[in-house]
Amino acid sequence: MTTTAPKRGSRSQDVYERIRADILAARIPPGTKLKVNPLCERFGVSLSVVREALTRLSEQRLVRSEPQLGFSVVPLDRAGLLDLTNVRVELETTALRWAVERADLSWETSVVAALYRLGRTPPHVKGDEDRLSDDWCAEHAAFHIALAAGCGSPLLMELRQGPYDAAEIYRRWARPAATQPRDVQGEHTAIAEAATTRNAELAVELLERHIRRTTEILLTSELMGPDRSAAPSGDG
Amino acid sequence: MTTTAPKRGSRSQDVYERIRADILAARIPPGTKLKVNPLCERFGVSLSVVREALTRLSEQRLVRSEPQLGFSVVPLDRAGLLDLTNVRVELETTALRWAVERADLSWETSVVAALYRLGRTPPHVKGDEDRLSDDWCAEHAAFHIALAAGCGSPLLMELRQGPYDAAEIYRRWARPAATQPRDVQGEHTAIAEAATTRNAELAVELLERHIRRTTEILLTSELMGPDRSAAPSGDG
DNA sequence: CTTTGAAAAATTATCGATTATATGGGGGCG
DNA sequence: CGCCCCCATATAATCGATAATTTTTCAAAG
Repeated sequence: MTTTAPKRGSRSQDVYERIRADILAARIPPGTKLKVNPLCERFGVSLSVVREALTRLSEQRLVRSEPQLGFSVVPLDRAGLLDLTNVRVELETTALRWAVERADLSWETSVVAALYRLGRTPPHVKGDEDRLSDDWCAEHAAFHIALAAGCGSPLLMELRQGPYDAAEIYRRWARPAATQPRDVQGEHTAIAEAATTRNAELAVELLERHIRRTTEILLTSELMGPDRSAAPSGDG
Repeated sequence: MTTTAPKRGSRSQDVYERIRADILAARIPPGTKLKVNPLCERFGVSLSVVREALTRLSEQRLVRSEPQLGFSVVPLDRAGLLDLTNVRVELETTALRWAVERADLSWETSVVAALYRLGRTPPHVKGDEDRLSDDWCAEHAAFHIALAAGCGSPLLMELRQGPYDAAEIYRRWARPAATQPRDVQGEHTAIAEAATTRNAELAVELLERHIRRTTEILLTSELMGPDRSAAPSGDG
């Protein structure tokens, strides 16, 4: 438990995490300019701190930095999502294949555990049925991390996380044009089953389909094409 | 008029590139602490600038940042090199496979051109026969970029560059325990030939062998095991 | 009514100083 | 004689101010 860590890291680390969380949780619309002074006031810290956080985020491609124009949240675009999807498929399936080939019982256990937690978490928040809940997104991320974690490669784990997070922004902002109901939990269960029974080819194929299906739905979503100004708080 | 662009970006960008170049070109030994004040004086800039550069580099894993202990160049270690190699094989072969399947004549042309330039560049600098020259390393990087560039995925191109650079540090610092002479240019030629004749499987296999062979040699190198203080300028 | 121009405002990039934290050495205590 | 605590020094983290740049405003000319 580590009791509580009152000063876990530094101020920089803290605001970095909070801005990052805001972006991933869809509290800041894609394309929004991230002005430094407002962020300073909001977090009660100085320029340098915010600047360092934004620099880190832009190196992760969650934030875009143009030389004299400041920072902004990465915008959504179709080509980017397509590219992202193809690369994610490679990274995630590679990790899963390695895991199936090499990982042990504790990996299987953590996959089963993550699957169960995910299944018991309501995907949507009451009242806004086509918006994903923070809790579900966290569990979903944890499930895919658990799947990949068996690969035994710290570097691959880090590499796959970036694109996963980038895709998270799309998942959060594109309203699923759910023309047909989709059994996401069923897909997860099938992947986990194939993985824990060490059926690598099947697991990889199911995982690829799982990723691509999400992208398909997002690509037909209404939000992908039109204006990027879909802020919850209207622009002034 | 803009004549020449003397200040292409910002001071930060400049310092970032110079420190990065110093690390990749083996002018700073792995594990070295990167103290901020000396760097400030050396580049004639202020704290913030150096700090931003180091932050960016640590996000790229070329520099390690520990909360209250400052920055240091990533150290060399066997496990890291192994992991790096496995991941690089996946990234580079994926890019090459996509390129062979999708790329056009101009890609082939650029591969041939890069191969030729690489072949005409002396690998070693006179007088230090087991140390790679800056020029050759640059051309080598350019060749592998040319190979991968046909993949058509900007994201994959960016992702593969990080591990390539990390491996560059190992290539530069580990004295090749060249027990047997190795025809590196021959390997490059074979890869390029298989790639341009669209023999994906062969090209991928040759590329994987190329990458792994380098790692094998580095792992048996004298430098990998012992002390990390193997600076070119003798330690005081 | 549109277009062009420059000044004003806003915002970013940079700087030097201040504060907080870690490292190392010396004296007190066991 | 060795170990631990405390203070001096070095270094990192943070801050508020200044300089450089971009965007906006506003007005006058066409």
